[in-house]
Amino acid sequence: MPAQPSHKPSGNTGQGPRHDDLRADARRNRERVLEAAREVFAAHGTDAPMSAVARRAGVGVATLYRRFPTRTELLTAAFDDQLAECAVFFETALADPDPGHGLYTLLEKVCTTLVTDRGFDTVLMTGFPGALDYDRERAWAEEGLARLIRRARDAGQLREDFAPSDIPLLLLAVTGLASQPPDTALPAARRLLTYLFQSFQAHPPATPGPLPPAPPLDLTGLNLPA
Amino acid sequence: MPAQPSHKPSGNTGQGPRHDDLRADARRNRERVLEAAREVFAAHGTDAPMSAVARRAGVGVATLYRRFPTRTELLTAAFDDQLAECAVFFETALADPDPGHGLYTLLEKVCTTLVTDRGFDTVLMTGFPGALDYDRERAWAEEGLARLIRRARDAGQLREDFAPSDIPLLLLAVTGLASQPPDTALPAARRLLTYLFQSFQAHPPATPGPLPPAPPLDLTGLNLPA
DNA sequence: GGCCAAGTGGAGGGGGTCGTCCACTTACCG
DNA sequence: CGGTAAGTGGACGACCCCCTCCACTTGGCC
Repeated sequence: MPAQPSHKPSGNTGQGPRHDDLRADARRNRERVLEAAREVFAAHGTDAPMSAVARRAGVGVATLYRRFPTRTELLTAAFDDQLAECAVFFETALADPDPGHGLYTLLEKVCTTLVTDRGFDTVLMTGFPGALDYDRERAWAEEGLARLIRRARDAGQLREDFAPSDIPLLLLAVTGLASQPPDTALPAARRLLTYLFQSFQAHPPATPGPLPPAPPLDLTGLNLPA
Repeated sequence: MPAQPSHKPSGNTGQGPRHDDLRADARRNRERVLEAAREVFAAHGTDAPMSAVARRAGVGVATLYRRFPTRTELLTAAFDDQLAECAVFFETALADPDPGHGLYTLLEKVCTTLVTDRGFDTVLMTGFPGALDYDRERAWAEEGLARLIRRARDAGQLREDFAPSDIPLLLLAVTGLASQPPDTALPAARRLLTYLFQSFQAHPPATPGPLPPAPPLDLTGLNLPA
């Protein structure tokens, strides 16, 4: 296993105090802002006005800008927990003795987060090369994923022509579901994942496994005229 | 077959001249604006500034607003051709003696359009109830689709637990790919569609059919930290 | 050619977001 | 307790987008 890039004690960016030795009130406000950001981004999309986040946090805009000079910094900080969680899922998958099961569980978890915590997709998918050890983390993820896939394929659980890029493909597809209300998006994601995973298998059973329930999607506005 | 709602000779909205008996220059400008709209929407998303569309069309904003008072009117008008095309695909699918093949071809075509003409998803998916015979067209699409599916299932080409709502599910998923550059999005859509369609089948062959080539997706920004 | 309704462009008021600046407040240390 | 630097809020100028209004131009019919 490649050494994970240490993350939580995040490399100091060079300027500004590390956020855990801020003054007490400042740290409190920082937390509030992050929570507000998650809520606002979830409710109104990732380009909701900064002032809305500040208002929701009960804080002046200046405070917000002082802590998070750019929108993307706020975004990444707001979803740092989810990112860390994903890393744990990843670890778990790598440790699973059944690689296929591990992969499925990993995807299931990530997809759920993707669809539940709106705005997280922006952070997960459109990598911000600004992040310090972006390259390192990415290489790490890439290598780990490749290994997971190789193991699953060697175990005869993935079809020969499965490509590693099918993972981002799947993630991107799930992202498309996130525009729906969460009650719809979650079952939709599960069903999509199941469909796809059944297709990923090397030797599908004669009768395919059961599907999770269909989401309440109608063809809203499939206004095909003639 | 349900009578198609007549569309092209569009019911006059009540106010304003039908757009084919505008003055010659006005009609020319209208066309220019629509083309500009498609280009601008494709390049900068569906909420690019109206003024940008006007500028690109070499036309004043007033002209644009006179012809298309609201953004959604511009949007629907801009993609009217694509919408009509989809309706034709639909007809073709309904007429296909092999319902499974018809369904696949339909989806393949629609997905291609969805991924090629950016902004079209907004029109296709988020139905604008403003459209005059919105309800009628929608009911028509719904009934036709249901019939197509029923035929395919009766022919033993779709698994029992396939749900009609799996179609919007698929379309939504493809929409998620449209954020990628077209060169990537198109092969991605094809591959996704193939995967899904293989899963939709009632009796998948022991070794699944071949896949279209994998798109050049890397896990850009899958910056899973640890 | 000449008339005039249809068509046009661009200026500008209203509204909203961004990000900074500065006078004020407050936590923490001695 | 008092000093001081860290922290704060909200006003403000710059910018951008929306959409309307009106003085000007132009196509088409007689």
